[in-house]
Amino acid sequence: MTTPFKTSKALKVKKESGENAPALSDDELVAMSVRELNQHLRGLTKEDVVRLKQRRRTLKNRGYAASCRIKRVTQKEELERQKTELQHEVDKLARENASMRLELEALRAKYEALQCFARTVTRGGPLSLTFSCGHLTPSRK
Amino acid sequence: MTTPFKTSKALKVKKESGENAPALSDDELVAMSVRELNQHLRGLTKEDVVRLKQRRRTLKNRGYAASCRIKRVTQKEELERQKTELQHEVDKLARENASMRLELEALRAKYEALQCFARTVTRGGPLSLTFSCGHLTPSRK
DNA sequence: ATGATCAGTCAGCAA
DNA sequence: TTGCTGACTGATCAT
Repeated sequence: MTTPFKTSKALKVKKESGENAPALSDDELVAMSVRELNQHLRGLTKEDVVRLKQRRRTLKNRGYAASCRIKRVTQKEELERQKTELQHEVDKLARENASMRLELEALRAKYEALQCFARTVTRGGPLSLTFSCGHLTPSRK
Repeated sequence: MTTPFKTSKALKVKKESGENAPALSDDELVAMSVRELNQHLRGLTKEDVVRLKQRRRTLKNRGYAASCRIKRVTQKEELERQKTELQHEVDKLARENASMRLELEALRAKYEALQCFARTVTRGGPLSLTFSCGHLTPSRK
């Protein structure tokens, strides 16, 4: 759009033909129900009615735009929150994983040592005096 | 400090006879370098110069806004990508975790059974015929 | 000056 | 009609 017409931004308090309408504020106008609005529309020109309704629509749109932006950042924050939550879960699982891996390894060593001992015992008799099964730690529990 | 005029390059002042390009497309204008722009600015009113520069700025802004929106969606997609990646990692770790837990449990059972067997053997002698140590599966590896 | 971002405006879609 | 969102704009900030 290369139209150089930028007309206005409607920032000032606008008088609606001065006397009849008590110069509705933006907040009032935008918060008004349709029924309330129609009451204020009674003695107005068709053109004024259109203009007032358009102003109301514009004000509403301003609010919608704000909601839209808030929603956008909220969703982004939510995504980031979920991301860090997942990252923490990954860390926790990885720790559990590592410790279980150690535990498993230790138990395997113990098991194999005991297995070796058992073989020795069953083959050579329980009184055999020479073991070479590595470090036996039969304690625990 | 006032800047003295060192080079007066005002030799040919050609009014808009046609080649001064009063019809500059948006794409051309926005892609133009400052030096190129100044060439096109030569025979113009001060007001026209301001207007053209403002149009250029507006066109640039249009591009910046587009970049901004693209960046926004790109970042959002990136966040979502990282999120699913983390989710897959969580799943993978959880599966590993569960299988290791099972393995650990099985090995513990095997270990305790073997321990029971070993006690029986060492106490009652290797030829004892009555075992009650549960299911022994000494195979694997 | 250039680039990025915010808030407001409008167009256009959807419910 | 109401609400939402994409694109455009001017204002404003930072470099």
